[in-house]
Formats: sequence, C-alpha cells, structure tokens
Amino acid sequence: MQQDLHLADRRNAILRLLRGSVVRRQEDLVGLLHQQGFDVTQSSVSRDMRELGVIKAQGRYLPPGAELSPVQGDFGAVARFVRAVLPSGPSITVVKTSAGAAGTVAAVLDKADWPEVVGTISGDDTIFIATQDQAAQQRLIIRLQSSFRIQAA
Amino acid sequence: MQQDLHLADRRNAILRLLRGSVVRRQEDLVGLLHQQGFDVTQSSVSRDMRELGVIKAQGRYLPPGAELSPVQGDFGAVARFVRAVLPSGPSITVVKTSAGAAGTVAAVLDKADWPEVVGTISGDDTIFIATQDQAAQQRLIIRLQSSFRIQAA
DNA sequence: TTGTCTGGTGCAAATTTATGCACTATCCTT
DNA sequence: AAGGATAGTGCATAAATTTGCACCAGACAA
Repeated sequence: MQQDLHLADRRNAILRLLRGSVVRRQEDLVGLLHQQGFDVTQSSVSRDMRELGVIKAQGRYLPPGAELSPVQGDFGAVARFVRAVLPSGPSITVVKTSAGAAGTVAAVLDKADWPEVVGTISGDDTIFIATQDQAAQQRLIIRLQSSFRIQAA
Repeated sequence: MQQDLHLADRRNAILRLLRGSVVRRQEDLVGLLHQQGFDVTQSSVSRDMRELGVIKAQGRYLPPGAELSPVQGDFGAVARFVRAVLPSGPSITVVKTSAGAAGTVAAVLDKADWPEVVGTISGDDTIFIATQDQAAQQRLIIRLQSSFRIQAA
C-alpha cells in the first residue's frame, strides 16, 4: 500500500497534535484533524491510537515516548525535588530531596495522610518517615517510588 | 483518615496487581481484588486509577513508572536493538542497530511498508533507507523515533 | 450526645471507546 | 482481463469508563 499517503499522513498528524495540544477524547482529535483537512471518523482514530501505541494517562492522550509529563495530584509537582528513598532499619525511611525542598515535600506527604505513616519530621534536605513495622515500611517505599517515579533500588 | 486501611491497601494492591498481571479492563481488576478480599466496584476502581496515575497503553493498564514495556506490533520486539537513527543527505536515513540485528529490524520495516520508504538495504548492523525527498525523510525519522522510542536528536 | 462536615462508595445514567459487518479500492495471481 | 485476497473505512452497536447523586460512617465541634 505504498501510495496510501492518507493513512500515514494522518497518523503523523495525530502524533504532532498529541504533542502540541491537550486531547481528552478521540472526538477532539477528529475535530482537530478535520481542521487540517483530514476527513476521518472516531472509528479510525480509535484504530490509529492502537497502531501508534498512543497512551492515555491522567485523562488525556499522549504520544508514545512522551512519558512522564503527566503527574498525579500534588506529587507530580514536587517529584523533581526528590533525590532518593532509603530504608533505615525496619521502621524508618529516609527521603532525600534537593536543598531546601524537604519541607515542601513533607507537607505533601503529610497531606496525603497515608496509613503506613506513623509520623514524619523534616530538615532542610532530608525527611524521616516513621512506620509501625517493616511490612508497613515496605509498602511505604513502594508507594513513594511509585508516587515520585523513582526507579526501584 | 489515618485508619482508612481499606482504600490505601486496595490501591497498593492495585499497583501490585498491575505489575504482575495483564489487566485489560477495570472489571478484571475488580475480579482480582475480590480474590484478595477487597469488596469494591468498578466505579471505585475507576477513581483509583485516576488517583494513582495509572496509564492505559496498548489496551492494558500499567502502573505509573512502569513505562512502555508494551509495544506496538513488531516494532517493540526489535526496538531494543536499534541504537540510532541518522539522516545522511536529503534522502538517505541510516539506522544503526546492535551487531547482527540489522536484518531483523529491516524485515520489520519492510513489512510495515511505510509510504515514505522507497527502498532499504541492510548490512550486519546498519540499514540504509531511501526516501523520495527531504520531506519524506523528515516524516520517516519522526516515525522511526516514535516507533523505536528513541529520544529526538 | 447531637448536629455538621467530609471522604469514600455504589448505583445508574451519561459519555467515550472499541468492534463486527459491509463495502470499496487495490494488488496479485493466473 | 477476471477472480480472489487485503487493507482501510464508516456506520451502527456493543463494551467499557466516567460521573452525578444519594447515602453512610467516622471525625469534630458545640
């Protein structure tokens, strides 16, 4: 199907559109494509999405490879300040942040009010989080890594 | 809500389940959660998905951070062999692969039968792709980068 | 204790997305 | 040239996900 420019061009256009604008529904894309002269229906867009490997996260579509721009609530806002998550003994977990950011990150953690957390105290670039036992500590670490998008130890 | 173990534990369970199994529908997750003793409906799972920042790609749900293990068709299978995509003049694009993988990757490209591609030849770790002109070359490069998840030059 | 307020939830309806089917254009093979 | 595969698509419908609303339980203040 060497001369099927329509399909190929449309898919390129979709990738471009996803990079440039916030697309929440396939119908939105149909509208944008129409503006660019592509006459297509939601059915085909749905198929294009599958073929292109488009991702849906946080309620919007993203081109493959555009990873991690989306974030979850407050965590995303402070994730970039988090440097490491480390266990200390069976019940203390230490979170290292960039200088001066500990308080901000700790505030978000406190607000989240996770059940594993018994208490937290924070310095300038370090947060200590106390959990009841090792099981809770492990759950907490998994959760922290997930929330801040940190690669597993 | 410090003692709301239900919600917190359920969300941890969801993350764990998403890591361990292929979940294509929220109902699937409802079933898996029931097996683990969580009594919950699809409605809540939908809300959990949003809160957790779960991603849907290639028709399945993935935990945040678990990036793109899934792939699009054949491309994903060979993506890890692709080392670089480079333009050479206005119509030739060179794809560098790991040793011995060029043939395999080229086969996938040929099968894809993209409209921009005029022809390809491959050696041991290199593939030359000919396009009609620079415009086609540019589209091709974008597409290759997207398909193989390579960061833009 | 009693009245409020809030978060979490299920239910059912609304909204969105996926897909079976039919149709068309092309490509291949003979 | 004719016959038979194939890919791409729209339409209509099925399937899946989101959301408005009401309710309930626990937290809190009076």
